[in-house]
Amino acid sequence: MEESPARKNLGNAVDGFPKIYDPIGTESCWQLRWDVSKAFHPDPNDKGESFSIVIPPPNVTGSLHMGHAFNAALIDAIVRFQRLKGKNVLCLPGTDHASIAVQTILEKQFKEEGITREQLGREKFLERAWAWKSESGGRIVQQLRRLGYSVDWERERFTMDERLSRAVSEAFLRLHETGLIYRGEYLVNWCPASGSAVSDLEVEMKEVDGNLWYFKYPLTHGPSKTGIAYLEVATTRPETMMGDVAVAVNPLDARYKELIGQTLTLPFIGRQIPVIADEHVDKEFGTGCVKVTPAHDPNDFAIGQRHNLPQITVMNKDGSMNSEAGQFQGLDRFDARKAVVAALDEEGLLVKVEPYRHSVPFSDRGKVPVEPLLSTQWFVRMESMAEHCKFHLTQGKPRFYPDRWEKVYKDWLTGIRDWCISRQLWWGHRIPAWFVVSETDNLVTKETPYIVAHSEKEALLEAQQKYGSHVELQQDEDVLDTWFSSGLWPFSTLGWPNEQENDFSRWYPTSTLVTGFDIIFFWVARMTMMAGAFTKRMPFADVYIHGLVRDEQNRKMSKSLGNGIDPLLLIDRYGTDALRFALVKEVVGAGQDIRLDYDRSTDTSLTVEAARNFANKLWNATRFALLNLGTTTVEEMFDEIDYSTLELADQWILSRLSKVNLETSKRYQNYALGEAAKGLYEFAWNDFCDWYVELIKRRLNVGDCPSEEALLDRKNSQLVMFKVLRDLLVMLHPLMPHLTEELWHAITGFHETKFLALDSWPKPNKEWCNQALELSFSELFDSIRLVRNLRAEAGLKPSQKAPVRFITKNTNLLELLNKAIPDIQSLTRSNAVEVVHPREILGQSNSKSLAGVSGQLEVLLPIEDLVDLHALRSRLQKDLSKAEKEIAILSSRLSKSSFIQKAPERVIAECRQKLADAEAQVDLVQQRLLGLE
RNA sequence: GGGCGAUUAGCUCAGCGGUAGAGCGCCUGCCUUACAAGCAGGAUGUCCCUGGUUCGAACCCUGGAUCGCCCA
Repeated sequence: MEESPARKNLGNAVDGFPKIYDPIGTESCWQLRWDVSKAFHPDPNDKGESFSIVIPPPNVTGSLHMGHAFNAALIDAIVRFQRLKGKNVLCLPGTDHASIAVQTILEKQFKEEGITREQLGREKFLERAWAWKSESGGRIVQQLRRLGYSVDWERERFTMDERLSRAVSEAFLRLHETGLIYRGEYLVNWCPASGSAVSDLEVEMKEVDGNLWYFKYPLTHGPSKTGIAYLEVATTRPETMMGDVAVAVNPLDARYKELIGQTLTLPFIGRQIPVIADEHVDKEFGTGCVKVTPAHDPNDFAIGQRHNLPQITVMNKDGSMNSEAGQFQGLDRFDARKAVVAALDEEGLLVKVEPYRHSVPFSDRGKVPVEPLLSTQWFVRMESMAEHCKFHLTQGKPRFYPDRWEKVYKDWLTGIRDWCISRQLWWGHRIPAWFVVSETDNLVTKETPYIVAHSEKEALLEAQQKYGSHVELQQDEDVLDTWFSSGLWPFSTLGWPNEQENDFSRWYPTSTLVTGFDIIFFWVARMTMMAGAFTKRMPFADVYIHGLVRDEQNRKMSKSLGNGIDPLLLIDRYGTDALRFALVKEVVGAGQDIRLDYDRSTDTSLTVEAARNFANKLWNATRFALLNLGTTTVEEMFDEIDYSTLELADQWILSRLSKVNLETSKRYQNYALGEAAKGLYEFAWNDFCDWYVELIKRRLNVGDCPSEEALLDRKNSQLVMFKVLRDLLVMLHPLMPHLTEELWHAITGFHETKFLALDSWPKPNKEWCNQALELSFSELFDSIRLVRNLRAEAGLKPSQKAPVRFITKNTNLLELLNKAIPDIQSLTRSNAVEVVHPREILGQSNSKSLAGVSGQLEVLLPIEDLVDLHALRSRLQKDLSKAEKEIAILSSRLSKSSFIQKAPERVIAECRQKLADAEAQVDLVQQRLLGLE
């Protein structure tokens, strides 16, 4: 011990222990103490192997939802475990700036105020945005603190911090320099709701009931030789027809072969458009004729490129029709659809309308259909970066847990497309590119040269060198996709681009990334690609992928559904530890979604309640320990345990403890957190509370004039009890940090400045593992259960004492039961326990006893006046038929020669043993039944 | 169209080659000197269907059904 306990004696420690644990006060108390003492603020110079995690930064203006709570519970469990293991642990928190989300909120505010952001101007807008950020940004951070997250708040980061912004422009510059960033005019996903381009990942395909409209385009020069006067096209989007520049047919389609090369006249517009042949046209679909609108459809864009067709944009960026749309100019795209159809109908060009279900791309954020729109944007070339990641993957970097996600990641890298990174928004990192507008009549055109630099000043210097001293610069209006900065998170937060920074050299690459499978592409892959490009290493060694928390009906929780379960409500009701434990205990097959039961009318959850009950159980186990402290001092409790003087029960629980320690350690290490939680739950509740504590009650209660032996025995049980409890608290700490910290302090008496959170994982003692002893005890427990079962069937009140007699030929069992007579007596509430070999009682009649048989063991309760002969007989009959059934199965198996020849020795032996047991049981039961005649 | 996952007790889920498990709920009895947020006991299953491999299949393989997710 580095520091001695503040209190010498824990005699009064139990005074502050009510019967029921109240988590609320306890949790905030420890959160404050950890915080004030900077318990989780590591020094890069501290000793210990490095371990680091950067948490997935939540949206700065968002609020805590179950996903955050779940993610935090998992991360914190890992991080606290590693800290207990002596690592120098950094867990770094922060938030991202969420361009679109924040801007959407602000625009809503502006709407209420009756202004637009354009009226406000960029500068004022940003002032408002920052004000909003500081107003609402604290909330999620405060909420995260309530989770008991052991992160280093001193190192909290925000993607738009000055240093992180510098990292963003540095990244942009470097990618641009190496030709990985380019600017060009392409078809992008335009979200009319947010007025910005979005990336492919931000588009969600949805099945929508629409129509397929068939209409006719007349041949410009009259009917063909075979009398065809029109071509019939089918489309789901009639409003784009004004942008048509061709009609394509399959070259092998005999129906239209003679028309290829002729022209059609586009209704309303009068433009002559060619009939072209393209083998991508499906002859079977619709009429086999496809109208080609390169500026409004990705497939048509490709056809347009193959055939060198013009691109005609008929829509404005707000989704209304532009002057190219002729008479439809000014209409919204959906109104235009109706108007076009009506007009075609009037002209007699509409052939038919078929209902048609098809996929429509929707904007993730804006929830409106995305418009493929031709515009000039910035892109990142992904292929080489992705290749680099795939190379690392062959070296096992990073390693995915569970490994099946590796394939998902790899497949995405394989078919990767370039990433549109510019957003027509104001909140975010402004693109560090300055157009030299003086070269193109003070206008930004496709031809305007630009300079990429960290600042306007640098850009100006460079521009002057290239274009002379009178240059005029104008910075690109757009900002970068939020994920661009998030992609730098594991290293920008640690000081990159300054790789000499202490934090960077100590903790980069990070150890583990913990996140949901839903952002493998958005975030995980972008981080690996960015890290590969800038640091030449993968940003984390392991990626632990978890599922989503679903609601009580197994639906994904979402804002739009309004079915989110508020973690804070559950925390208020059950405590943070209970919520965390419940969430972690549910996650077993990692990567699987978990369902949280929840009653919306009462805001209660049986799952979380069960975890709360577990917390209370631990609280009371500790309370019991303190009540039974006797004169034991704190220092004594850390004394070495003299194993050889211990009773079997002590050795048994220490064996269990060592095994659980080894298992749990391995489970935490391998991210098998659900298993760790379940294993500890079972050990604490079943082994420790139900059996060990019950077993030692007898020894703790030494009576008025105890012998020296009894006192030593009591001391031993106290020492073992405290040892097990203390180790258990440490092992549970990653899962229930506040409760365990509180209880650990209660039983160790340490001053408030020493924390369990900073203590060490208990050293497992392999020599204590004793498999044979554990088996014996499970037999003992079975025997005790059998007695209890008989007593319950006889209708004995727990308070009624009765004698019990065990009869068995099995000498091992005989010995074990003999040793445990006092324990059996107290655990079965018997007033006399007899353990005998059948030969000792030859000729005695037990016919008036209640009897039960299990394997080679016969248990008798000689309570004549209480025995219902009928019940007794039916019970024995039940035992008999069960045993006979078993014999039938086992002997038929053993009689098969193929089984004897091919099954392993061990299995055959096991089988024979079971058969012998069952036969012995049948024997015993039949004798009992005969005795009843 | 391609891929992934799920299907086991009333509910939520473990088990992944040797005669089916837990928690919750349910039934019975208990305020037994830590805990009624507790203790003791109990009931409950064509392990989705179909073939096959095997001495032996909930578990491995074939085919299929249903539900869910991802990608095009």
